[in-house]
Amino acid sequence: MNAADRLIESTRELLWERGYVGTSPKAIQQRAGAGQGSMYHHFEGKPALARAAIERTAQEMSAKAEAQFQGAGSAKERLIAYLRRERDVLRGCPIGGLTQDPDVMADPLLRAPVTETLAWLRGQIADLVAEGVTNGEFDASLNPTQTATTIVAVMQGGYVLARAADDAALFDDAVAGILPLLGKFGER
Amino acid sequence: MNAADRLIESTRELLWERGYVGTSPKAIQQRAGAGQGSMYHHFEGKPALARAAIERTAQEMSAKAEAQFQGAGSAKERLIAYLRRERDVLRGCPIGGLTQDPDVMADPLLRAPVTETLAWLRGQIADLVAEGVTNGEFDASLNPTQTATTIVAVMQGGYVLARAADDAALFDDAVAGILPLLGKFGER
DNA sequence: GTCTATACTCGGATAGAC
DNA sequence: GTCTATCCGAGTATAGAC
Repeated sequence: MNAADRLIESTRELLWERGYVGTSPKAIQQRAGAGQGSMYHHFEGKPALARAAIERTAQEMSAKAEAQFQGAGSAKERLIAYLRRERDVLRGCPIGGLTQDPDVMADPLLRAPVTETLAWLRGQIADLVAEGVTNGEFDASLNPTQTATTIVAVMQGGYVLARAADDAALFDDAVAGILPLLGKFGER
Repeated sequence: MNAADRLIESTRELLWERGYVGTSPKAIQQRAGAGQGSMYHHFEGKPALARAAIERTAQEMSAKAEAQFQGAGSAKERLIAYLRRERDVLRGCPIGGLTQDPDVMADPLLRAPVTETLAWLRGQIADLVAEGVTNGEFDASLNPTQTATTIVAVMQGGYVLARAADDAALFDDAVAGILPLLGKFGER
């Protein structure tokens, strides 16, 4: 891996662990095994490097989700498979967590991938819910857009509660508690 | 308000806006209209001041929630009133947001009020859900503890999505999407 | 491309005067 | 109790040598 890539990867890790305000150029360089000269040769500064890192993280997150959404199975099966997929729960969501970072939210270039990725995710899930309603897996009274927002919120909030309690099981509980919503109500 | 109180209040605001790693003693002093001497006379340092600030915020948040939980109405009515209560959605949750702060999570004294407040909140809501199941407002198949975790997660995640999209309506959508869970399933 | 030197501000705090 | 002076390292770069 070349220096530019190592710098981006280090930045991704540090943004995940410590956020943008908590991450210094020096820390990035040390983790990447690169000097200052190298970093400032490849990137204009900390914001440019962070932008590259956040974009890569957003791409990766979308790609992973998309693979689940386009996998085999009914809409409901794919949705539940996505919800139950293995996650690094105690580290939090590497995109959602950035919403707490004041400097990320204040910079349109850093903020955009965060905004867009979560909006895209809600859209994808809304499509799955709509498909499930159409094929009769879900109750017809569900509002796909609203339900998708709730589902993504449960995950984002699940990360928060799990981190607060230092217990990954809270993420699973939060998700499990929403599953009744994804049954046909008349059936239970 | 005396200097110590002004310092705590400034710290509360800054922790909410910028988190712990993003908040400097100097910024606290300026907002409080207090000098360094004053700050270091009243508090041992930034962590001690932050501890006082976080504890006060946690107290206030619990007290507000408790007022709702002990208000008039059935369990379901009180729960929904709490969920729909007015909130400063775009600023995020002043307690939940701290879970993203690496230095808060790393310091047991700063972390404890966060952990405890969210655990307490889940417990309170679990009690409300259990009461609602008992009195027949909620479906008997609901698991109170798990459902409470889901409800708190929806709120915490609602803040995240609203901030990401810069749109408070997403919080309301997330909450609205969970309400069907709080009907009796057979009735819909 | 990468290194080292240099620069200047800020973060976080201590010391002693008033 | 509060103010000012001072301290030292860290944050965030720029400049020029190699």
